[in-house]
Amino acid sequence: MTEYHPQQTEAKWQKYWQENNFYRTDEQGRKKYYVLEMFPYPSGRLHMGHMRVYTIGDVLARFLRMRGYSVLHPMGWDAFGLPAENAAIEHHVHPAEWTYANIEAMKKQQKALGLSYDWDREVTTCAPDYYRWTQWLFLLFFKRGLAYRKKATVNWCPRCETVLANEQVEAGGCWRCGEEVATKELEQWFLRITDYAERLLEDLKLLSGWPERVRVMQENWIGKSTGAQISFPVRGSDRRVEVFTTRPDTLFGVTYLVLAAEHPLSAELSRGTPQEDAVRAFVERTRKLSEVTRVSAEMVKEGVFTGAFCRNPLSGEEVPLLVGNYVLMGYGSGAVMGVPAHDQRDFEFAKKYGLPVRVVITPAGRLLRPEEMTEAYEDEGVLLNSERFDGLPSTEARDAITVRLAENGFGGPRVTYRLRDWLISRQRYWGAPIPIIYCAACGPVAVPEKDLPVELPRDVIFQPGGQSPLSSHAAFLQAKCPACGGPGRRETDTMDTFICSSWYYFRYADAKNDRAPFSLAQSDAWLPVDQYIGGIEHAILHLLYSRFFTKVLHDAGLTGATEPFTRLLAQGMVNKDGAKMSKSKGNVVSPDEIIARYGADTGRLFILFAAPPEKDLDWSDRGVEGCSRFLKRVFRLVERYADLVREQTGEDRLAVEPGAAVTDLRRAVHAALKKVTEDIEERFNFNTAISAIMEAVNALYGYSAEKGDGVHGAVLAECLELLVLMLAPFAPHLAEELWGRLGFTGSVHLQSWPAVDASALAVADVEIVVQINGKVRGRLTVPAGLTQEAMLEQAFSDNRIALLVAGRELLKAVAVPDKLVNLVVR
RNA sequence: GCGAGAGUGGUGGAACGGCAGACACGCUAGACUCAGGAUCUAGUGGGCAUUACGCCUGUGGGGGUUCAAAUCCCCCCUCUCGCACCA
Repeated sequence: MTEYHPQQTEAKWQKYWQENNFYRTDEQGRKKYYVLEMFPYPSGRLHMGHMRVYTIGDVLARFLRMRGYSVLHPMGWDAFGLPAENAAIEHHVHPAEWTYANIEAMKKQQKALGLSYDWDREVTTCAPDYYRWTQWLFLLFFKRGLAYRKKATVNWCPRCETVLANEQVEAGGCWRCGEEVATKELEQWFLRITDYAERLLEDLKLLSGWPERVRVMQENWIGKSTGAQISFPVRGSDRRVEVFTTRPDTLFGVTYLVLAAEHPLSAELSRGTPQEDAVRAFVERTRKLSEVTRVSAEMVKEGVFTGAFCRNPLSGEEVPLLVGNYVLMGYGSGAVMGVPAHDQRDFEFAKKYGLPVRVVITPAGRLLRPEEMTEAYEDEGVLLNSERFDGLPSTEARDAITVRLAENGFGGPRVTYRLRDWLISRQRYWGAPIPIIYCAACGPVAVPEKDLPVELPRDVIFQPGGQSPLSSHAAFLQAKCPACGGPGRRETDTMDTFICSSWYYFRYADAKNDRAPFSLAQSDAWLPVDQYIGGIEHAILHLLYSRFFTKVLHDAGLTGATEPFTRLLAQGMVNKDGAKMSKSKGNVVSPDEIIARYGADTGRLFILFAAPPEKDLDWSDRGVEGCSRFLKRVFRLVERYADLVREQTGEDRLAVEPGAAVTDLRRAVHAALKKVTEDIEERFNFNTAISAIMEAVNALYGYSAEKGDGVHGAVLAECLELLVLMLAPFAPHLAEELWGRLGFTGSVHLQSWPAVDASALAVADVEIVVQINGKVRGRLTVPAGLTQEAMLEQAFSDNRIALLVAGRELLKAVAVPDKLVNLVVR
């Protein structure tokens, strides 16, 4: 008997699929389905995480094609980014060369996995015909007032002379040279994502197809809080300190105010007071610390008096104004009111500096005494010490006090978000250039559409030190102002790569369009993505940015979609021995190894079988062996009967005169088909779908071992056909091979998903369980569909049951049709 | 601290409130073999039995609802992930 050799077979079918352009998107106007896996950064090698996400997507895509959908299933490359520049510096290879070589290598690996992508729609974000449209979209944002420049405090490495992202600051030092990171004010480009904060939050409710935890993470990230803005006039000045609070009901409990170190009033108001030097020293010390340090848990709360006092706008009381290291300039208005009695942080701060504690909210039936309090009382209660508001429940007082403030011109309701505008400038070469020209007369001017793309010059020099090579490239820098024709200077910063990945799923719908990023017709034909699949690590950044882009594109009339991804599957990690795979732990298993040793089908099967897709998966070499064995077992089974099956004709099948074994076999295989269909379609439970196929195979082996029933060719033909069809999405190469061996012409992947024969599932007899007081005391085989009365009758007429029930009082009898009988006796 | 999720055999994992442990790994035995780490068949939660198609027990712990709970409710423990001075 022939043995299955996956390597030759897989290569053969991959070649066949490619030569026949098999997986080109079918646009026959059938019901569409867009299945998408997050595109990779071309690092050069696929890892198991990639293999997992692509396998999941591929099973879905193949299944849905067989279900009759027009499926869009594309792949591309998130190809801009820092590693390419590091490679340039370290190995003197141009980022483009490095990137494209990596893409070729990874594409080869993807093809070796048998993934059914439409390669005609491949997109590469670093290709000029892609980033041309990234730039075009930037200008769309710019024209709509959603891209702007402002000074921002950024992490700065003095030795490398470059900006660092927050993630690139390790323990306060530069990740590359270890130098202590400072902060610096720089003019940078931002996208006004905060304009969309409310819609991004609100529309999370529409995303019922997303995992709850991802929605919650985004909700926290947007961080909406509702409260009031309150103005505190400064004594002896016309200045006011603006404060944001979620608890305006505690206004009469304010005993001090605190400004952020960066707050412009901190220097201004201390000037000329005895506190001036102390404040300056404190501010300098605080501002030297990076944001990372300042937000860390070990940060000790400190503050210093400014010498100024502010007046409570309702009580008229004057309270001291301090500067504190724990107040963030970037949130609210950079100043807070201190209510020690009703805020734990304020309580601790007040105790430390001997500031007074005044109770203004009292819990029902209890009196708080400031001198006895060991912690703040933050819950609801009734107001006191609050003049005309005394006696109001705190929840009502929030509105009442806010209204009063608004009437007096000292504030009003306000909503703030934790979300900040998106800083997109990067002082790097390998990204999409920001298409802006600076003109002394006109300011920042958009590069005209006809001049796009602003191409990255190839002839650049990379040096260690981090300075973007663009800023010293004379030909690139030089530009004429598009507005006035005068001399201009080109922007040398490039865009954050997250911009490139915020719209790529639109481009797939119309990948070759050279007049627009995509047409409305094509994007509306395919978008939104029906099923998006990727790692949880993108739960916030990529997914939030993409949602933002989609809403802006929608507002600009470029798409009908308001959300990009209808359903999201956050797949789990691939671990080994309970730990993340990593070189340092030496527990890495590469897809290449698995393909070389067992074939892609085995790897795919294992990765799907070992755990449900959203859970972490522990790699097991023995488990892989098991899957390999299973596929070989299927091969042997089909080989054994292939001749027999090929002889069958349609008429033979009609002539079936089924015996018990035949009925049982058909039932087993159709039951498996039913389960596989439901498991893929409704729940993505590929692990149980595969186990159902295994059961069908076991049933087929059992049938062949059946003595005396004969081997029924027509039934075997039907069952083996179904088996191969069921296997097709999971093990595409083996299924294709077996399909041919069974004598079918054409590809298994062009077949329709088979229908379950309901009559095959019918059973004549069922085994029911008889319980006494909830414990199983017997089993009976009875005709299916028996009435409850008849079931009970059967149960009582059983000798053993009768014996056990004899002489006891029957309290209750429950019968669940075709399942069980429970007799409650005493 | 807040939020989300999870705790089931030696292992990965199954179970619309209705026979816990499907399927697979591992292990044991048998068959086939010169031999097998190949293949096929059977067994396999734990304990007590083995005259039995037998009894007891069992889904992190403790309560509850129910004829019936891994599943629903309450309390507690442990683990994983996210957020964490956000005023």
